[in-house]
Amino acid sequence: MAKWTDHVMRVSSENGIEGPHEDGHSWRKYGQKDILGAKHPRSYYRCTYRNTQSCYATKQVQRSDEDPTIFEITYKGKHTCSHGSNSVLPPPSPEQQEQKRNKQNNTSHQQQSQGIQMSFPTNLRVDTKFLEDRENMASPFSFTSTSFGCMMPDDAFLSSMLDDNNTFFDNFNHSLLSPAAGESNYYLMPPSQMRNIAGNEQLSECGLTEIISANNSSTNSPIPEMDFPLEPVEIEPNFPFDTTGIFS
DNA sequence: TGGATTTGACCTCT
DNA sequence: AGAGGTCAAATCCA
Repeated sequence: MAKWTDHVMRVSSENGIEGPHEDGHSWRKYGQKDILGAKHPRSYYRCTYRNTQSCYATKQVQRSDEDPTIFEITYKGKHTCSHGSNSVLPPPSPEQQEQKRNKQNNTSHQQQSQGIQMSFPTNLRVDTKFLEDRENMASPFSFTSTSFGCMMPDDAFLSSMLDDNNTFFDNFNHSLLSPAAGESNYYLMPPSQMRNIAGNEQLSECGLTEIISANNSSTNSPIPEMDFPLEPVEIEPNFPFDTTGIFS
């Protein structure tokens, strides 16, 4: 019996050309709707293996009104298919395909043949102000940006996620362990949700949006559930992010 | 040619 | 009645 979950993520695409998000699953678009008050239509996706493996996970993707490079993705349901994060290279994400279609006539944009390694640095956006602010906060743990950069506000945040039967991390693991290695994805959680999860009003006061920078290169992590250290790791604001040797 | 996407119609809920 | 969600035939594309 699938456990139904409902998680909202905000995924940022730096330049609006490259796909902002690859969550390691195959999605099939089954509908699109203009939403009242929204500038952009909402797209509806279901798991490709809905029929073959009775996987009833769905997600809704909608561009943010404020920032068109931000995709608000609502995941509903839990993948029960075996084509998830540990499968072979999945097809392009629906967001990528959507943008691909939008850019079909644009012959001047950067060459896809540059490959993942080349595109990675240009897509990587690091909010250094966010990092600087974070340095003044007592974070229980954070992550190296080359593997999984994640700054959690406090233990309550972590425990609240675990209280949700690990569904939050389940979804993240699908992303983090995606074999579509090389992409740099940004998971931005809206302050409203941060308040819900962490119960920490300080977050909104800081005007910060949680940024979880996930590098899918962590495919072969030996740790299935927690793909990051639990000890504080300081991240230099001027960290060079030299990734040239990582994906070779 | 088969699978994925598009899109108008239909269904459900408030 | 209107909005959101889903269906399914038409269409697209590799």
